[in-house]
Amino acid sequence: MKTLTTGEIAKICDVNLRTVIRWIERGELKGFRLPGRGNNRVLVEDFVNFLEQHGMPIPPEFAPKNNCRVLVLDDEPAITRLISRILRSGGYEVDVATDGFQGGTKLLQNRPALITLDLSMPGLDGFQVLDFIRSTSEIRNTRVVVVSALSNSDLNRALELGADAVLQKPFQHQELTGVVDRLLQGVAQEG
Amino acid sequence: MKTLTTGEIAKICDVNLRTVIRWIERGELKGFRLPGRGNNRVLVEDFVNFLEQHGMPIPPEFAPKNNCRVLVLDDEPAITRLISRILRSGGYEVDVATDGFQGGTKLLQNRPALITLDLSMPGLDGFQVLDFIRSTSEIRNTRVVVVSALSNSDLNRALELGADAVLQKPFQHQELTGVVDRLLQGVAQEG
DNA sequence: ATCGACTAGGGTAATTTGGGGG
DNA sequence: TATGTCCAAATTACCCTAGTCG
Repeated sequence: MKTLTTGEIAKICDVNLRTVIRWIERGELKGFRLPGRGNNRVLVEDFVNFLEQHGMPIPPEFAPKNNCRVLVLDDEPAITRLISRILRSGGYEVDVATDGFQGGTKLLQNRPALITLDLSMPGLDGFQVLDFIRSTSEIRNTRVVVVSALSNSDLNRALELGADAVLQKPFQHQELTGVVDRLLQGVAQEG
Repeated sequence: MKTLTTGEIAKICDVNLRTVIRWIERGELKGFRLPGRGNNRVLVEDFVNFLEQHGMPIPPEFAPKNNCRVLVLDDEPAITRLISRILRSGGYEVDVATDGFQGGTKLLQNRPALITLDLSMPGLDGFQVLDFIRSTSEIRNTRVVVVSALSNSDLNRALELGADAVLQKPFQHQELTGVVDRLLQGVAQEG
């Protein structure tokens, strides 16, 4: 439960102490107050979310640790085997989920850096999954690669909802590795 | 009657030891003193109340175990509506998941005290869900009520996998409330 | 150009929090 | 390890000025 004081945040962001207090007062930065006169404290996690949401630079000591875990969410074993093999040989740690429940729980528990998402799984709306990822702060930064046989209009809708890349089936091995390498290098550079 | 020392609280809240002692001295945090040097002790319950009253973050290990939240996992809107209505009128806080992804994420994020589980959802094996719940420490104590139209042998298999109760469809309102009331009273006593 | 609304930053007094030595 | 006392540092509320934007 590491916390930051307003003064520490002021130094990190190079702004006045009063400004930090006002961020908290306005609810832009989530914080809480100690008893007594009500000194503000901010959880490191909330502070990092705040920086990310406002596109502010994140000091290295708060940068999220990079990982090379990839979650493959697809109900077809042939596809998951194929994708797993390709990505494993690319040096990634691959986990597989073959239904929505596994997908949801592994996403929250393992926090992969990237997920390959099949849009049309039985009993599951891939667009909703995408929307959930983008609207849930803990996993918002998960890179999403949509892998689907659907039409271009559906793939474009996925992009609008926040997918980082789309791959129409069937795809070449190099297309997959190219996309994933690019997205996870991106994370590393930003981190 | 688990208690905490000032030092433990200081670490949890990420504040100085002296600060905790002052909170107790000022009566903001309820505590009591041991004979001898007069060391302070705080009941976990009082500490959690204190955190709640001041809007301070509560570490998961202190999160109140007792809650009246119920998650309804079923893909048929008619069923979820029916169950929701019955349980809401019974005083429970009801959340609904209509696919496995929602089910998995809401289970981990909201930590309901009880889940009603449909065994046969499209693209989802209810037995696997049950098994996951019982083999995942954070949610192992979630009460599981299987609601299904499957055969008795399947319902028995669910009981073997750790379901707390099964309800064969169609069921009477009283059967549902009776089962849920019984299971959640049990939670309250253990809490 | 002036006004009004808003935001960032500065100064002060009062209080809280943090840290060291017993 | 925790407490009591003392002191320094940090934080807050309040009031203020300056700058920006339409």
